[in-house]
Amino acid sequence: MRLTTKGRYAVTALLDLALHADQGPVNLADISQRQGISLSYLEQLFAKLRRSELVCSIRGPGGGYRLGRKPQAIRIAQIIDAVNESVDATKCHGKGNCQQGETCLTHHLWQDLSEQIHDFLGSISLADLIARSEIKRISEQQDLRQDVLSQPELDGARIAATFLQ
Amino acid sequence: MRLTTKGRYAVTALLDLALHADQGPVNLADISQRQGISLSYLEQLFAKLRRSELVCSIRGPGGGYRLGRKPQAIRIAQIIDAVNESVDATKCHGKGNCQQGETCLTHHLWQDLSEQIHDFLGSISLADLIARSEIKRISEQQDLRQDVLSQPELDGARIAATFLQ
DNA sequence: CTAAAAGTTGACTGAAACACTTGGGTATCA
DNA sequence: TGATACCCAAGTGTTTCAGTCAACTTTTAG
Repeated sequence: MRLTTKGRYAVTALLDLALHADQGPVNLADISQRQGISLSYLEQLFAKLRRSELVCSIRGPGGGYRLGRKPQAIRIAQIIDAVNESVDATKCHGKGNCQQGETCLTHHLWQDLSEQIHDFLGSISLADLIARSEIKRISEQQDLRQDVLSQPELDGARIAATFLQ
Repeated sequence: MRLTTKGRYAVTALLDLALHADQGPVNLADISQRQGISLSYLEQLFAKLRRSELVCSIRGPGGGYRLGRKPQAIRIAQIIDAVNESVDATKCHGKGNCQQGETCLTHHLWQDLSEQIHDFLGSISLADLIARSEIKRISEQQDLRQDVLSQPELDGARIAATFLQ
């Protein structure tokens, strides 16, 4: 079992998507900026999320991604599964042939642990996260920060354009 | 967070040690054979377990390892900690500075998950595992298998000795 | 006293995964 | 038609895992 930046990024990105769903399709560049995740890496993750039908894509200008289902129907466990981060803690993927075809001494322990984690992450939906007050607060701050940061960039572009004329 | 063969091996080896504690110090060669774990790798793991005082060592012939404390006092979480497999699921190790000094969107989620896992593994002791009927059964089978396997090896050694005379 | 059994330590290695980057596409809309 | 977005494949540096190899030291049995 492993739970690394990969799975965390996927959940964070989908949560960002869900939080900005009211403004039409959300593009990856915005998510990248708000959440501090590499754009190209996001593209790879969203390819997997799309294959699992957790998101759908709209191409062209003004395009982006939309949630594939209602936030209540997207469980954290599904997101992590989608990017190939297994929540399984056993060596044998639950088959019980861990030690040369036999069940290893600690098989049942890891099986119980896997079940524990899966139940926990399976019990939480994107909608649950959106409803949390800390998450609302953090998201609002991120939006403010993004507005501030995008301002100088526009200025910089204008200055550059003036310069090049 | 990651939970791989490393942590599983450590728990399996300590459980094997606990199950054979009545026969005096247990040497790594036996554990290696019974549990199918590379001897040299076990040595590395036990160096860490010794540093965490989960085991103590007896050197010289007839030596081996003994549990550092009572089986009831050794929690699975401690074993996994000892071999440097963190049970922490957050990026920031619980500090909340995941995103450029700010708390990331999903920090609280991972913190809750970490707590969940830690509570689970911290609630189980080696003594609890020993008491499980499946584990008793598997261990007895492993002992039988070891006796059978060690027989031909002795024969082989005798044949070789005869040959070399 | 010495040989062998056992633990101790450190360096090294191949393979895999992670977290990207680069560089090209292609669909869509203004 | 060109800008905007998604789409895709290949490559890269780093880290960790899982394990090997080799050279120790300590201790006990004989």
